[in-house]
Amino acid sequence: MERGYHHGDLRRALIEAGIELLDDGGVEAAGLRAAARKAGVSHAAPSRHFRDVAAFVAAIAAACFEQLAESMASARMTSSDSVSGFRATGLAYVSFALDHPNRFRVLSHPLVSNKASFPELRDASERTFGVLRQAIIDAQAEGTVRSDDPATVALAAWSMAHGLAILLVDQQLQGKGYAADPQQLTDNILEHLYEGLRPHG
Amino acid sequence: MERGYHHGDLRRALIEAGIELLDDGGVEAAGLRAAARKAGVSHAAPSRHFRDVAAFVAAIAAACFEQLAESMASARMTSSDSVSGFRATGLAYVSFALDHPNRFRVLSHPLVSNKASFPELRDASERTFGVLRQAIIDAQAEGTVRSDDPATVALAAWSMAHGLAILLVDQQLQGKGYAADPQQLTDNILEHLYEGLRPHG
DNA sequence: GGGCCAATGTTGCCAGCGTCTACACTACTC
DNA sequence: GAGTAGTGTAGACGCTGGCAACATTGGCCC
Repeated sequence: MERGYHHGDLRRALIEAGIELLDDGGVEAAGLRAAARKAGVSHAAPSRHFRDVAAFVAAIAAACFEQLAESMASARMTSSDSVSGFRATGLAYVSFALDHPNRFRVLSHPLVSNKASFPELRDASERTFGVLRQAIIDAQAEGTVRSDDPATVALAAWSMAHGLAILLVDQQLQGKGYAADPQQLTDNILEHLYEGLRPHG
Repeated sequence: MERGYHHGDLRRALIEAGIELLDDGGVEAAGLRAAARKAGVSHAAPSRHFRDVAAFVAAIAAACFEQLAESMASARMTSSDSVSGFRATGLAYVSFALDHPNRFRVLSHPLVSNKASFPELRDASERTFGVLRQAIIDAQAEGTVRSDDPATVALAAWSMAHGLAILLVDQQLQGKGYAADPQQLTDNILEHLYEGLRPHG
């Protein structure tokens, strides 16, 4: 891991360091200086790669979106039919949130909520959304989901998964009589949504 | 606005100052020192009322939850029947997010996501959720919403409204072929949800 | 090969923040 | 009226993000 004056791929190294810091300290811990320390570089070096801390967090969030999209896409791919693919996509979304709560939270952090300022983040976010939309389009093609405007159906499905994930991650469903097993609960809720999306409603 | 050595009601003053700072600078701007300045008090005074900055933000968030609950409750009250009351509650949720984006964002800010640490915030959050649940229970009593477990239906409805609100606030639906008017879009989406909740589905 | 230049990393500085400690003032109780 | 708990103040510390000046390097052109 020897390096000369120049790092070689500092930008990537900083993002990886940032994700580690994020994982075990939240977004507050993923600062420019902390990441620089972790990458073994001076405190001002990150400024060559990120305009400010918001840009840094945006890059981290974009990377996390890619991971999420990847996980959703592979869940969909390994499903046998379009319906289970649709469900698997939603389950993957919620599972990602439970497995990596801080990565999930950074996706909608106020610091980077203005996606217009961060094209890379906006693109990553739309790619993720696109996985879900594609799952819906497929299900519609097979006639297992009603043929409303796919964008609207995707919005409904995304909202459901997202809302559930937030409540689970923030532990707001504890002791309220919901299913103890998140997997089970997620399945129940998605079933509920699917009910409303079934053809000829 | 003369005051002696003691302020009289500093805690409330700080929260009000915090909300103003929040409105026009986001959570990052709503710091302890900034609020102290705004309240005309020394930088360390807030520590007498808030253990740390997270507790301060939690108090602000609790106040915002109360405002949201109030707005939802009054929207429900001024509706003629249970169905329109249900819809009005959801609309009020989304409208609050659009009218006060930063107040909406603070409700789910990572800094206060662990509601267990902030009982006041958890209570306020549950009161808000309770307004929606009550609207659903009423609609079920009138037979306009299927009689599934109200908590589950509420979770579905909340998720939908929340997901939509987030996407609108973060302007992620721009130029994607959705209805330009948020009000209209919200109504469409809620209609979609209501479709799935109609009795004997 | 040699020289120039843009990119990248370093050092040092500043203001602002949250937090802690010691101190000052006040209000309430006995 | 004295004492004490509650509240506000003053100052310090270490951290942060951000800026400017300087150092080092690699690539490009001649």
